Amino acid sequence: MEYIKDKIEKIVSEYVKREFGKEYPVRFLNPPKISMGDLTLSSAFEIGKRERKNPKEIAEKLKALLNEIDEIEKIDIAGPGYINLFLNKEKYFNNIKNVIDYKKSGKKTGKTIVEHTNINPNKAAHIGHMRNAVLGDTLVRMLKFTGEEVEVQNYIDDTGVQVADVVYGALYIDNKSIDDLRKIEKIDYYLWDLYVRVYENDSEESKNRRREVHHKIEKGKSPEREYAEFISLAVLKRHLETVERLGIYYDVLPRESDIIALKFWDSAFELMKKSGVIYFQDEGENRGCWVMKVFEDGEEREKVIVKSNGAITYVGKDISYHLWKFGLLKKDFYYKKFDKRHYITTSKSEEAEEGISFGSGKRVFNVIDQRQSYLQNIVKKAISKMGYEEAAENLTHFSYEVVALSKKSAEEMGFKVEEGKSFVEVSGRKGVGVKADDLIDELERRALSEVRKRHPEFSSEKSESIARMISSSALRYYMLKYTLNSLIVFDFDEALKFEGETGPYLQYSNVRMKSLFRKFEEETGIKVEDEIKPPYFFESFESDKLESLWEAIVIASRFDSELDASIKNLEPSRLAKFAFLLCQKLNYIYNNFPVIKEKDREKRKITLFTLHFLYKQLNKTLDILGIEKPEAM
RNA sequence: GCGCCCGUAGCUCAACAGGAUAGAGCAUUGGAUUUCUAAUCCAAAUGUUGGGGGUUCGAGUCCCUCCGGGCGCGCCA
Repeated sequence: MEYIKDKIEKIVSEYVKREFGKEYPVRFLNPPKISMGDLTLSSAFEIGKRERKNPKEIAEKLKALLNEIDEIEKIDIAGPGYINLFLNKEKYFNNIKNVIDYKKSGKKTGKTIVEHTNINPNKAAHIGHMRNAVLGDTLVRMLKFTGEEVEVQNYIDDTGVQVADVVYGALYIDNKSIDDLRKIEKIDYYLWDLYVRVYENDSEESKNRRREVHHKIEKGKSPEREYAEFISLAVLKRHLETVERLGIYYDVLPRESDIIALKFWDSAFELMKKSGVIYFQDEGENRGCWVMKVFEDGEEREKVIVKSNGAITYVGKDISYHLWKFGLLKKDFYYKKFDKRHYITTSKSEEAEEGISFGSGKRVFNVIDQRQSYLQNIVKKAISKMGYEEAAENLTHFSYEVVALSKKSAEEMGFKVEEGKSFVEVSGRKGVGVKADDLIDELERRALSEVRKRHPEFSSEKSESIARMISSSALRYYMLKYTLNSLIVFDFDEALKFEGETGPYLQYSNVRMKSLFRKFEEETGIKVEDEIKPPYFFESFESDKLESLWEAIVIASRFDSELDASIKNLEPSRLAKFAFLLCQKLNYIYNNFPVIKEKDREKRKITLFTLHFLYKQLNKTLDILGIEKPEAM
């Protein structure tokens, strides 16, 4: 489809240039119904509006020009000026290889850094974190598919108050030694409860002691620091195990403690002072602080970057970290292996593995929920004001709404829901939330029971492996099907579904196709790839039947533009919906068009071809969505 | 107080940058397997797109206003 669109674009652009001496973007629409056309060109409206011409007249002119394109069979002008194009089916079918393999010449951006997940290493991951990880991972897959170089970072805030609070709990509430902690199997679960207990009986005294613990952790060498290091790494390991269940990995795990130890801030501070972005305030309420001016709605405000006690604020650390991401800081971390798949930062040069380096991206995406918009914006402004306008321009906050718990689900778990509220906010401090591992366990359990029911002959190993793929896809699709600014009100009934618009439905459709092709080859002795080679003859097909196959082909041909739009609008849900649509078409054809039993070889060939084309497009889409494809279900 | 986001079918959500008759899933009712996996498919029913006004060839989408909801605005991270 992109192949034909490019041809059309060229002709329209040339026309606009010749006639008006200008350049307008050429845009296409999908007709609401395939009977109206295979593709709609909306240029008549755009040109008409800008040149104050009647859209219909422009449409007529374009129609005459576009008639020359070989692949276009008919052009209709509809309504106020839609240019509806009908493709020549025969030519399209026979040329489908070009359609699939055609690649628009895109320009490479340079290295893109995507930061996502970023779970505080002080308790178990919950479903909200999974939304972040799945969105981030899918963004990575989308970019990689288009050939971009992508580096994936998962930032570990191992010196924050959250970690300090559980260190305090382990030390002073539970009196655990590090060895005791080491013996706990799921330390993230233990800390989930401990974290709640820390806040349950909070007092002025405990508050002070927590602050003291936090201080000691930031300062360096102390027992508290050792606890913090042990806990954050142990929990990190658990988090990585959790996201691995969804097929999610990272290139590097930058640690805040290393940012502090390597004094990233000092370099950033120098740069900020030099560019005049921050200055010392010697009066008013921010007396003794280094502050940055922020303009908000015409008003000038001060944002504290260095506190009066010399400590750096969160924004300050974030600014220095982002300067590093763009390679603008004259400093770098050292890196060592954390496990088989991940590198982690270290501040000790003697631990460093040689020849390994990260950061210095051309473009950065931060996958962080919508509540952080204000701070993300300040970081962006700071970088821009320091004179790095290009970097600021290439810094994108990939923002999304959070996950809350439905009233029903919350009550099932024994949480109180405020009167009149239909959902409850997830809160680590209160322990309100669904642990990711618990949810995945439950999904796996249900999937396994379904697989066993359907395939009692499978070995338990095989069944379990399939169940794992199903549970992973169920969760991934659940997190992806909502648009970014839709608040997900998590509901067990909805999330545990395997029917309808779900990940398992997509997998099932894929499995059906695979097994159909396999059976076809077994029974006929002909390879599918050989069978579907051109030429095609449509005469034998009833026209309405052919039309529904054609519709499926047109829809499947939109893969490239759908991926493109998903990336441009930063909206992975769009691609998820597209996968679902493909599967609906696949299943419809599957149910209504016989293949192996079809006596008419031409009909069989065209049906098989259509299914195969959809299957190929679906496979690419599933890969990008991170949905695995089981052999059987 | 200021700023951002949201309000669409009984429920959960779509609607591509302002485009054509606002669509899916779930739930409900009825149907499909001598035929390629029924985690499937088909059919029926469901709407004053929160209310009102404006902009234009055209508004769920943009502007104003009102109502209802969410979030953010720290010398917390």
